[in-house]
Amino acid sequence: MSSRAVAPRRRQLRSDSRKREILQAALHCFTTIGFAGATLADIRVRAKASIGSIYHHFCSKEQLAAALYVEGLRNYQQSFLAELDRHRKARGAVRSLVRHHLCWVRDNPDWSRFLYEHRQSEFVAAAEGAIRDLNEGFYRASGARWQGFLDCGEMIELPRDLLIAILLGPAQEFARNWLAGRTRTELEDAAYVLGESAWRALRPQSRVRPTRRAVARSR
Amino acid sequence: MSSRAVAPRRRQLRSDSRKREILQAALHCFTTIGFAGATLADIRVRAKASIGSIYHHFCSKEQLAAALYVEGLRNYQQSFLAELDRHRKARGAVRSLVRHHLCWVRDNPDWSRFLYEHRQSEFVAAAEGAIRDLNEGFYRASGARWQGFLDCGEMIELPRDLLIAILLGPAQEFARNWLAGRTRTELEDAAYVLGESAWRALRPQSRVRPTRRAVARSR
Amino acid sequence: MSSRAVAPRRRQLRSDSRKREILQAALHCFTTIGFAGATLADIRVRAKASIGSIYHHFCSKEQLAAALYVEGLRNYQQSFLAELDRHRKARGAVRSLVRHHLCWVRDNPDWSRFLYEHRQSEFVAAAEGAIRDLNEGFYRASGARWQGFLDCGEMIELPRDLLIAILLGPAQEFARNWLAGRTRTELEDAAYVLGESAWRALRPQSRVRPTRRAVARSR
Amino acid sequence: MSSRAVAPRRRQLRSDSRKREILQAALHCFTTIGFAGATLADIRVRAKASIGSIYHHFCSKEQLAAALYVEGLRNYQQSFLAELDRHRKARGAVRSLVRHHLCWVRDNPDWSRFLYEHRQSEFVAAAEGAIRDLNEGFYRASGARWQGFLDCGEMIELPRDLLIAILLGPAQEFARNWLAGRTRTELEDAAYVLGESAWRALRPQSRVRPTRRAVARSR
DNA sequence: TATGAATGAGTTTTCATTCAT
DNA sequence: CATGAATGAAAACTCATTCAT
Repeated sequence: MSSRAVAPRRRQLRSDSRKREILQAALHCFTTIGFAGATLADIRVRAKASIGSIYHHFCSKEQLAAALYVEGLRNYQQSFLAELDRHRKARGAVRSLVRHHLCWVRDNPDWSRFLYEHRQSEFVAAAEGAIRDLNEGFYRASGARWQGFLDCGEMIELPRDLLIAILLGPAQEFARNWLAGRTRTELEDAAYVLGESAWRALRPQSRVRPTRRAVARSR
Repeated sequence: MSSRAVAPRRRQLRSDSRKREILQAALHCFTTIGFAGATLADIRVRAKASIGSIYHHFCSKEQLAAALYVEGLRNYQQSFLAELDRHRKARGAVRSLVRHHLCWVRDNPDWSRFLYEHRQSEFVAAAEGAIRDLNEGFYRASGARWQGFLDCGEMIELPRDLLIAILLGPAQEFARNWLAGRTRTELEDAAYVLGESAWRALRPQSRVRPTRRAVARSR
Repeated sequence: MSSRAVAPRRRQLRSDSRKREILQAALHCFTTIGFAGATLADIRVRAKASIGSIYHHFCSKEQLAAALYVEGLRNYQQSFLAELDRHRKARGAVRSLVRHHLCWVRDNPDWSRFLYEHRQSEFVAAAEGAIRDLNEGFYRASGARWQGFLDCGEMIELPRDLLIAILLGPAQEFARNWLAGRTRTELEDAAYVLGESAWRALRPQSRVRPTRRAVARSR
Repeated sequence: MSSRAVAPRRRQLRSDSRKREILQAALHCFTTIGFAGATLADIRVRAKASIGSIYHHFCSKEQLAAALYVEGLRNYQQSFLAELDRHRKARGAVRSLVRHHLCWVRDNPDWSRFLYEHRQSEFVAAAEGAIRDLNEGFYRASGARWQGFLDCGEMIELPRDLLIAILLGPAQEFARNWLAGRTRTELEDAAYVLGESAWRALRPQSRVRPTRRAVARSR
């Protein structure tokens, strides 16, 4: 009797773990040989599942990739916001977020590669709605934080696209090269240097306010 | 007599132009739908050439993409070095190179997309040697310039991987989003702002020298 | 329970028969129009299978042909050894093997053509190991038999390459022409005549021993 | 003036040598990788000629192969008949023809492989008439010779298909294996042994005349 | 749920042949 | 006569997806 009651739960659990195995295998294959390059046969072998099993859990290759993308994006954004929440001062926030970006890449190399190289991919369309929702929530939450820094005069005012570029562009560029094995500097050191240089670029300037005009225009 | 002498030249010219047409068509297709996504049929139609003709000039889809990659990389590096050559002062060089990067992306959107999104592609292996040669020449030439700036104490000293990240990372990040239509700031304004902020990040600091330790460690 | 246990067997059986249908179709196409000449479309039509199904069972056209070659060779060798096993006297063995060769060709015209005409084919390389193993086993088994005849002084002593040539060369030559429709003699009669003549060529000679020198040299 | 008169002759000569180069290159390619396997590009490279040049001399790949086949066949038959002409006694003829066959293979390995492996090839149809003519002439000429031997009672009487099989089958079988590197006996020794054994098989028998019935039936 | 055989449209690539120079 | 760029039909092979068991 008890076994009957437990059976569906067990099955559920087993099924979930199978689903996760498939996602992990797919993530690895997609980052290794790309979305178009990876075949379901590749994923099947790595996940030690059958073709039919994959299709039982995901409707198509496209949706499998879309599910991965959404999960990775949510992950990154959640940890980014959590890091942002820890800081009340702009300087600490800037330096920590740069470091956090690099550490996230180091700790999630497959996710990093996947998110970075598939931003424009066909399958992203399949998850368009979910991605937009995620991004909107993310921008709203992080935007509120930044506004606090601005209100205190702790940072120069910038449109979001330039802010992101200055804050994370260097870390992003370094991380890409790091993932490709094209860097020589240690990641820890890079985190320090790039954090400092981002802060120099974003901290309030005594004399010059070069961004005014640009800010006005970009609105 | 003269007609005989000219004949091969004419053929050569026609052949060359055909080759260029194929390259242009391939560039467009690859940037639009990706290397794996673009089919030779797509390229064939756009180049108004026959499949056989494409294979007469390029051994395979892979080598076609590799040829494109090398040509695009050479183009970028040449114009980058030319811009660098125009400046004797670090500040002007930094600001101009940031602007130049953005303008090159604006003027060569297809090349940009192609170079960005295919850095890790399979076919890059097919041109490994040529790419390495290009990069070595580029690093040697640009490295000499930077050394001049350092010798005058006009810039902070940084390992190459961090220098590139700070100098071009923000422009790169902005350009990527600009190409994807995800920016609101005008490119001109972005060039100004990012140039200034790069300079703030790279100019000599009066008090702090935060990079010493990192520089030392990364050697 | 039983249905579950049977299910895989049923599938296995169906799959096996499909595999055999493909092999048969391929054998016919290869013997009719040659390995290079036969297309997978030809085979597909004849096997009433889809292209995908063929590739599900065989990795490539080459491996399909290689599998055929190995199977045909094994068939021939097995029946040859079985025939050899039936005889204790050299004369009977020689005459029966000649006849057996001709009958095998008559009964397996497609296999015969295939084995004859593809001895040097590219794809044979794909099955090199399997073929070598088969041949070694065959030579060991048949060699032991012949040694028995030699020990009784029932046959002249010859190196293997010459023995095979004298024993089967005429039958081989005739069979080839028979398959091509270039003979007029009935196969039955040919079997008798060629069996007798092979025996005349191989039986111990009262006076002359022309082979001594050659045998010695060839070792 | 004289140069004008000579020009066409020179051109003719040059053209002929070019033609021969193409034939030699084609022969090598066909024997190495087969008729269907060899491409005109292969032949072009080996002949150091252009595609256009090959098509200037031969209408198609098929006709090129057909021309080769006819030339090789004529060559073999002429030398065979010349050898046959040298002998007045059956025994010498038999032994010499066996030796001659092996020597011809040794001296013309490419021709041998080509003639042997392409008897059934598609392109043979393109030269059907020429081949039939050659064969008829050959059979008529050689048939007359054999008749002489028969009339003297120097040989057993056999239908042509069996005669050829007994006379040349062993040499053919050995030669095939020799060409493939599968023999250990020296060709010289093989010529002696196989010549003797062919003679044992063909010389008049004191007691038995086993072929009568077969001969009668096959008519 | 799990399995894997089957499907066939779509892809890259090959190659004999043509033809302008 | 020689050249080689151009052609396109046809070939081998791939792979996401379906479905009977």
